[in-house]
Amino acid sequence: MDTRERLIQSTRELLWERGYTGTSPKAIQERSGAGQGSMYHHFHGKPDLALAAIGRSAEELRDRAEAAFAGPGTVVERVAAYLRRERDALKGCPVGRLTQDHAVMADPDLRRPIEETFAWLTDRLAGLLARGRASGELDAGLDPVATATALVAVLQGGYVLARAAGSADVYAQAVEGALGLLTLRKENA
Amino acid sequence: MDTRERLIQSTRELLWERGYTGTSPKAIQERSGAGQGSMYHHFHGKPDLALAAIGRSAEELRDRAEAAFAGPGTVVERVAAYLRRERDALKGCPVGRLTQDHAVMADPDLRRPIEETFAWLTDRLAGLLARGRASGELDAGLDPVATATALVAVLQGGYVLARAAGSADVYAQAVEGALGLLTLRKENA
DNA sequence: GTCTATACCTGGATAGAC
DNA sequence: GTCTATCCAGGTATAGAC
Repeated sequence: MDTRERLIQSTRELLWERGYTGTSPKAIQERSGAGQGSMYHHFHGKPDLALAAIGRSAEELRDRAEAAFAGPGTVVERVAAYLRRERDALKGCPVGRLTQDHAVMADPDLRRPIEETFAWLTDRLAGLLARGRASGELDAGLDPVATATALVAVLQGGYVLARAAGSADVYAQAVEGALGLLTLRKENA
Repeated sequence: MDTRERLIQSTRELLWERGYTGTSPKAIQERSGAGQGSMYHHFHGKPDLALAAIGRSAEELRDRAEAAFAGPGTVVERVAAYLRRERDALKGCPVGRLTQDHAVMADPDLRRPIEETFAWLTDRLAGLLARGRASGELDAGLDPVATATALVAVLQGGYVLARAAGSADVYAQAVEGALGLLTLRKENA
């Protein structure tokens, strides 16, 4: 991995662990093993480097989600596969966590990839749910967009609760609670 | 309001808006109108003041939730009242937002009120759902604890999505999606 | 209780040598 | 491309006067 790439990866890790405000250029340099001059040679500054790192994390989130959504099985099975996918619940979402950082939200460039990522995710999931509804797999009264938004929110909120409790189990509880609501109806039919 | 109280209230606002790491003693002093010496007379430092502020916010969250839970109506109505309560979705949760702050989570004193708040909230809601299940208002197959966790997660995640989208409507969508899942079954019965 | 002075460290970045 | 030197603002706190 070359220096530029190490800088991006180190920044991704730090943004995930400490957020944008909590991440200093110095910390990035130390973790990546790059020197001061090196970092400022490859990037214009902290915002520029953060933009590259956020873009990379957003891309990865999208790819991983798409892999579950496009996988085999019924709609409910694919949604469940996505929700139950192995995650480091205590670390939280590398993209969602940045919405809590004032400096990120105040910078349109940094903010855009975050906005787009969640718009894509909710939309993709809503489409899947709509198909499940059309095929009769899901209740006809189910609102695809609202339900998709709620499911994504369960993930993001599950991270919050897991961190608050200091336990990844809480995240799993939230996911199972949501899946229970989504599927109970079917079992009782 | 005396100086000590103004310091606490200003800190609450700043923690809400910028997080712990993003809030400086200087900013607190400016917002509260208290001087440097005054702040360090009333509090030992930033962590001490933050502890007072977080405790206050946690207390308020709890009181407001209890007001909805203990209100009139069926279990579903009370849960809906809580979820739909007016909130400033774009600002997020003053307590939940702190789980994303590394410095807060690393300090056991600051972390405790956050952990306790969500443990209480989930527990209180689970008890309510259990009663709804016992009375037949809710499906017998519903898991009260998992469902309560999912509902609280929808709120916390709804804030994340609203901030990402820059629109409070997304928060409302998440809430309605969750309530839809909770109640659709009944309508179809 | 509040003020000002002072202190030291870190954040974030530029300049110019190599 | 990378290194070291340097810079100035801000973060966080203490000391001592009023």
